[in-house]
Amino acid sequence: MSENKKVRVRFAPSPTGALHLGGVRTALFNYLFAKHNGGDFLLRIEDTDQTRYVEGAEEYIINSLKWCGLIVDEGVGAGGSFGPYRQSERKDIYRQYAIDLVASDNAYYAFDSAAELDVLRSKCESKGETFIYNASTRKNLNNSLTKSKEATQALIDEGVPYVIRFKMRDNEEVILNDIIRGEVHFNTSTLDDKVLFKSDGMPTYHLANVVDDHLMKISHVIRGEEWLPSLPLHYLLYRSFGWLDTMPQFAHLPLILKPVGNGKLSKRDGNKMGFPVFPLEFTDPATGETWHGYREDGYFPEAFINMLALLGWNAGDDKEIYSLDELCEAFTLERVTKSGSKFDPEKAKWFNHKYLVAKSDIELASLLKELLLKRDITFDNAKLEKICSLMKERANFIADILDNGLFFFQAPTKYEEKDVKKHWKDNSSAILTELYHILENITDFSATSTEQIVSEWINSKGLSFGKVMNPFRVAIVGAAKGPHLFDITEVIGKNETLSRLKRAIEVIK
RNA sequence: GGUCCGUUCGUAUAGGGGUUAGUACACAAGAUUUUCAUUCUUGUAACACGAGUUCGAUUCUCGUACGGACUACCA
Repeated sequence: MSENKKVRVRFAPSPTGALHLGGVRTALFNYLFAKHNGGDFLLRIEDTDQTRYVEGAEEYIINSLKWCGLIVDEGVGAGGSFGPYRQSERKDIYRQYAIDLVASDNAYYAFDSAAELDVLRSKCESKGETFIYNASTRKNLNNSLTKSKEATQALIDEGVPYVIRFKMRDNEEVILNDIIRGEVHFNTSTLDDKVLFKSDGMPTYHLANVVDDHLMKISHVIRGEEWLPSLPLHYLLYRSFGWLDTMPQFAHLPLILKPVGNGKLSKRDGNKMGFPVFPLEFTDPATGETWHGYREDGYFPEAFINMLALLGWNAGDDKEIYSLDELCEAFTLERVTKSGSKFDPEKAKWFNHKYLVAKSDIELASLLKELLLKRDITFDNAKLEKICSLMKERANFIADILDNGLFFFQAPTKYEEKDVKKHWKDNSSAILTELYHILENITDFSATSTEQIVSEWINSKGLSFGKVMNPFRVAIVGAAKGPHLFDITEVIGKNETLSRLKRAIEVIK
């Protein structure tokens, strides 16, 4: 393992569907690690399984990274001098490496059909055992180790389908180092002779991954914990190829788990539990099923990334709000947690709230405007900033500003029953009628001015504030909610205030 | 079943041989307020269990339990 070579990491997803939370976090941690160390972040598409290919998935991955602000330095969509970066386009590269491994006695041809192996597996299973294709069984199976060189070649020449399997050593202790987990121990006897090269002419993940990481001079492999069990195989492949001196260092990330119950987060959980598992909305082209995306649900990419970064990593202090630049600065793999973390959708909302509040009213106003346009609600452009400043403290999303502040744009069409019951007393109509006349004569309808005049009137009449303000609010808002009432009347203006008041006096009885 | 990994409040985590075990989210209470919120204050709540090492263990070691991943010609 060389220590001083340039940091080059890759995010290598399979285009089998949308990228979910776990995948985005893996990409993020790769990116942060690269940038922290002044290295490159590559995107490689691992599409060696043609049967699982999903139309649009690659584009989705690229768009997701883009939305998150993770800039790809090299790879699919970005170019580079180690391409192509799509494994299907590198198809011709892999066969020779597999054959080299056969030549060095580290691999062999196997002619067993999938059906034959299935039979063997179920036979073992019925006896409560596990079939394993390795040193203990390979000598009784249909492969080049049990045939003469000529017989093997004859089968290949005949076009009999074959795979190339790794020849796993028997009973060797392998101790490997993982940046996050430390030493990890394995015994090769428990491992099997993994298929490296499939009968369809494509490599499996294991071969393609190792060959590409080597060829692309990858310095660190940062991937999900589900790959930890195949780490010894990958190590043995590097060794068999004679690439140990340039083998990347490994870091296996903990999994992201379901918010409730057990198991790792799956794409089904999102729609079921009411939160997105995908960065962008995604429609499965095969089933037509659609999944929510963080973007469409109103999350800011910075908040999304910030939330994800803190899921399984922290700098060792109490800091929680980080810009992407700050994350790059602070991130180290050593401080990644070892255990899987349950995803908390509530905390995700809180992160968004923090970013919402931190944004300027001008920026929020323009976002609110988009939403108003989309929902076809008429509005006064000049008032948007004020509305945002009044509402943002109590909002997690831009949509909350609108949903909780609809009264800024539309007069109430109905009055919340329980609030009416609580606040609208027998004399409320009479009081509000008097208030109506007071307001009618106010020329400066700013919050401070209105408040002062109304307060003086209340005091001079010896009324209590609650007796006046509560029904007043119900009349203006339609319910007992919203920000400071005189701020609302200032925004909606005198005419609207009076007309709402009038209507309430007539309607509520 | 086998192999590997993991285990601090409900959740995310800090900490680390001697601490009142810290923080954030969530939750609850109180204060403030003309309402709902906001804000502020306070509170509830955790070292999975059992041995060992040690003067002392939540922290180190080993077991157990539990959880997870893997166990395909999928990645």
